[in-house]
Amino acid sequence: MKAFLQTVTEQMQAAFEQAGYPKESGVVTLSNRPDLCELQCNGAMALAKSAHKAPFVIAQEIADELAKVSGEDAAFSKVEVVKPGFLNMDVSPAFLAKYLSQMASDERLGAKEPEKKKKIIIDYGGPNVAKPLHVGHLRSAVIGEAVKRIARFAGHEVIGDIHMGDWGLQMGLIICELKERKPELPYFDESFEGEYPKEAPFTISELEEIYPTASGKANPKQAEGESDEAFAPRKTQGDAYKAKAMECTKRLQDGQRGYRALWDHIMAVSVADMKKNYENLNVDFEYWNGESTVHDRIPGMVKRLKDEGYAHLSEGALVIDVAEESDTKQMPPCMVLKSDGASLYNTTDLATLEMRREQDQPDQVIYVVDKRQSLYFEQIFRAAKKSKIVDDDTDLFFLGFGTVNGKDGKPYKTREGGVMRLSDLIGQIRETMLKKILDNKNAGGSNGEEAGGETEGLDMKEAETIANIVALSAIKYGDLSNQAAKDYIFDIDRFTSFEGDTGPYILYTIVRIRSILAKYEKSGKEMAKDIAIAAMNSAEAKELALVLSRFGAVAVNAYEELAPHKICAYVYELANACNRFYHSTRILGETDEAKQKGYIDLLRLTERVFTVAIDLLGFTAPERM
RNA sequence: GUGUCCGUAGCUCAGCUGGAUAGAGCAACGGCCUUCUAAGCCGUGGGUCGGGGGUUCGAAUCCCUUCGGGCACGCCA
Repeated sequence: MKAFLQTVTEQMQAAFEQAGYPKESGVVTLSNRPDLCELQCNGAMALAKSAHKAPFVIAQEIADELAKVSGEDAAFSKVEVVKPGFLNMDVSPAFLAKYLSQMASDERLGAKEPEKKKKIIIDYGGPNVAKPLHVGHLRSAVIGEAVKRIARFAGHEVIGDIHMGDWGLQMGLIICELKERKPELPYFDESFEGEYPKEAPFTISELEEIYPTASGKANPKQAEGESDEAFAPRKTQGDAYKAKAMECTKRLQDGQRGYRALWDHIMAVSVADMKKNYENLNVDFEYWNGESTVHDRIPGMVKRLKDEGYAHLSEGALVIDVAEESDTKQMPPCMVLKSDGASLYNTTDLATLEMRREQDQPDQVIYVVDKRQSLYFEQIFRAAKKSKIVDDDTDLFFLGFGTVNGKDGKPYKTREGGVMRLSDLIGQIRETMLKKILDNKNAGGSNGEEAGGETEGLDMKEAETIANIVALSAIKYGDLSNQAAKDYIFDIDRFTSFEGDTGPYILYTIVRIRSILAKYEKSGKEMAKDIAIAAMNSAEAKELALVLSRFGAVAVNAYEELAPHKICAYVYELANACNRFYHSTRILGETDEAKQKGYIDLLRLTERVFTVAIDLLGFTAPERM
């Protein structure tokens, strides 16, 4: 269905046409002076020059036309012409109520259908196998998931692909280290022909320890002030270890049976752990592809690139030139193979695009990646287009996000200066939440004397469940309410304070509505299937209604701009309007039944919009908290 | 050096396809719980929108310039 402002704009445009002006100028927007009016139209001022009339006069003509529309169909209950040539309007409550009733019966809550339903692949997550997730992975997961849901809500077919790092040197390092530790394992016996064990010869925690150990061995760090001579032997040792690891990598990639079997184990153990971690974040993927997925198609792709003349040798490496005439910056070529003939990240990314074209024919591929990789992806995109790896009309989009910084403005670290594991971070916030919920329960929902309150009878298990839900909202909302492209300060103290513009504030608002609705039903009053919005009878109700009417347009706009933070801003506004309404209006105590039903239906719609909106952001609300 | 992003209240951020008095949250201060969850509501104070030019009836928003900061820039991912 049409967006609310669109329906209103159409009436305005009709008036413009009636008065003899181009209808394009009759766009109605939200007022930026809510003290004066609810809606405004600035079209008259823009027309002044071409019409050779004072803007005020034009505006008056429009207002006169609008005055001719009357009855239920009239969108405006007030039209004023002000100073230079503003048209200030208030919405007719009946008109607004009618729109909201339609919206309530619309599954898409007022979001318009897209002109063309696109097939979109979102590449996000990007974890490395056998390495624990850290805060750096948080943004990709959180933003990517939100974008996926928003695009889906906007009416498109969307596929999420986790794109794991599962094929490079890191795998060789792990196998190499494993070989040093447990050389007796059958995987390392090249003459072994039997069945390999089904059980992996390691646990996830061992795996997560093995990789950093191996990586440290291969890349010994020169200590502060240590002379080159003193460091040299360790460096030599490291290089030798790295050579072994590279040998392991090569054997794995060449398909040595035991190594492949080991790789399968590493994948199984690691992916199971990842799934658990992402599930905790309410993030899921349709495709669990990785670099390994496209390994087999690399030779064919490279051959084609060579044969068809897209790639050539430069300084020993195989590259595709991607510089263009119009470039104002240096644009290095996109490297396809290293000078030693080995593949690299570029190779798998190009091969992945090739696979996607063949398997899914996406209209758009969105990469949710650290913005520092912006130039890199520019090269990949150009190379892919130029060499026909993707079709000309495929939209390749780089959605770069900023760095997560600590309070000092530098990349986020633990107090000890290490990398913060994602699971630790989540655990910390969950713990704070749990404490808060238990405090609230003991205090009886307020700081009054009586014990109990709304969360009375809460057992430990439910308290933990709620704590997890609220913690997730804090983390996700905290991230998503910032513009994705900007760096942002991750401040645990702020995130756990939960006042004001935060996820928990949103949930709290929802919980209050749900509580009222539950009590209303419990009191034996009937709740009709359909929500029928009545004309608002208070300023607070109307304000809430106006915010509700905008939802569809906001969601579509958030997709068009790939901007989840716009959903956050909207949800926050909705919460404010809702809390003001809540505070000003006695609902359960209302004795006029018709009035009460009106309030209840308004709240039911509000609850639905909230639920859908936070689902787009990737979190949920509990029944109580 | 080249490119790119950013600079808005003490702090963290919106607003940027130009519109009327630049908005939130936190922090500070003051009110509101015998009424639906006070994780809430209401109010007060706080700004040369980095600086300077320009375009415009109108600029935080567009253009130029300058200062300050982040990031990237062929064999890492």
